[in-house]
Amino acid sequence: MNEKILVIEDDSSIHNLLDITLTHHDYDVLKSKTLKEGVALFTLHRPALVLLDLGLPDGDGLDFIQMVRTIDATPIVVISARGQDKSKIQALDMGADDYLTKPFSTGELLARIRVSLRHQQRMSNLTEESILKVKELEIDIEKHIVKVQDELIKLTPIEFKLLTHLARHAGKVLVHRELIKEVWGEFYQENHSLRVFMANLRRKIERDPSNPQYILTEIGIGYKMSDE
Amino acid sequence: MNEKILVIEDDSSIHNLLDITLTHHDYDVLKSKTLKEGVALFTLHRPALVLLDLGLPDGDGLDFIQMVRTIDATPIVVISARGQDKSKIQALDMGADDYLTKPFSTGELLARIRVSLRHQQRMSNLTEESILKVKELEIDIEKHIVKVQDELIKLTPIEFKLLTHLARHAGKVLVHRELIKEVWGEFYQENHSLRVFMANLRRKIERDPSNPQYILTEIGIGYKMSDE
DNA sequence: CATTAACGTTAAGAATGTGTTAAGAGATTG
DNA sequence: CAATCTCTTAACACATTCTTAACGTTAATG
Repeated sequence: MNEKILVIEDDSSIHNLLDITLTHHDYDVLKSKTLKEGVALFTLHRPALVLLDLGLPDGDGLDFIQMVRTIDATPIVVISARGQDKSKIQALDMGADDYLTKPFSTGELLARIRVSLRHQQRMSNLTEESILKVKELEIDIEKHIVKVQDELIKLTPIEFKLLTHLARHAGKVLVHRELIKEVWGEFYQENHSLRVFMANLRRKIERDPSNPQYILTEIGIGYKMSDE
Repeated sequence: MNEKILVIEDDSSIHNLLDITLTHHDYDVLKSKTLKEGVALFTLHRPALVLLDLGLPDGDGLDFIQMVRTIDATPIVVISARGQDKSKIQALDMGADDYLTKPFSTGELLARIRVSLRHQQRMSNLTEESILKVKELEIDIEKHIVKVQDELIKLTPIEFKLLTHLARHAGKVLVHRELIKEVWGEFYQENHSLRVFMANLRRKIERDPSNPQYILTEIGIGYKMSDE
């Protein structure tokens, strides 16, 4: 079966051009002229890639990007008449994988689609576990539940995010910057809060917070979740 | 430690612009004005990302892309004066991750760098464990663990950095300047600390520190990690 | 084999990083 | 709108790490 590409674009001429070009290159094309329908098609078909026009009448394309990114890393290639830096940067930082300005050449578009699909393919080995376990610690990501020795622990949103990120990479050291980026976004700055959150997390999940079994400190580097 | 970006670009004005911009955004910049030097820097430092100008005097940038792709998936962002589709498509299909045409805005460049690094970061979850081994010495970089004869050794950040750098280039002599640059950055000066760190490292990992098996001195030159 | 230069070792103080607490701002909820 | 929860920030104690300087040791040179 060919790879599915979802095209969200309201301009009929471009819409048709994309449809013909992509079909001709052996992709299965899903077509939508509105964001709303696009969301429906996305959740229903889970395409391999999305071509997204930002200038749609019925909503902001950035919201679509954000929505997809809460689900997974499906490649999103933005096509837009807006050529300003600000628009590009915004879309890319929000999770878009590429940004093409109209008018664009179909050859380049196809090449950039291949790049994105190449990335995606390398990723596809990685399946996300819904329940993480480390020793007596259990994290159910979907249900948003954390247990230690079968006892429910109440965590704040940031605490949960940090703990999940640590547990997902158990054994590996996560440097301060990465943890901060995970919580506060790309544009981190020296942030003293991290220490406080780790202290609070330890108080909640460790038997003896001053002698942690789960959250280990790597001085000068970051933190890591215990392994064994 | 900041992420290293290798810049291969012969046009001085752009070269400097990139250097200043990237440094200002907390990347460690490795600079080269030739392909040949670029290859050397790449294999030595293994940067997180490469910014590559295609129009270099001493060779074809596409060869560089091909060379890197035989090794791994390090993101390559091409910068070029050539704006033709053909050139773009060729570079992208050969393994480049993005392609910017001069003149470009630094804001967009930075955003696209972030996209590429984001991809890379997601990838690093599934790459095999990166464990360096020299005789009885084992270094797990991700887990930040060092063992000698299966015994855990506690290292400080700088010690770990130095040992890793040595082990990564086992058998090769690393000159003082190189080692100092690795730890203290570009603007080194005569630094007596290096000797102290080597002594401390030896005390921790060598059976007989005065008769080292791992960290060997090359008088007047530098140090090297044993080979066999 | 004396001289010089480079390297190894040690230890103490400076500098930096971490854990912890608490107060107050800000957001959320009933 | 009050009560509660969450986050940020600052302050401080404590621990670790880094730098520096001094001196001993080893290697190169003529």
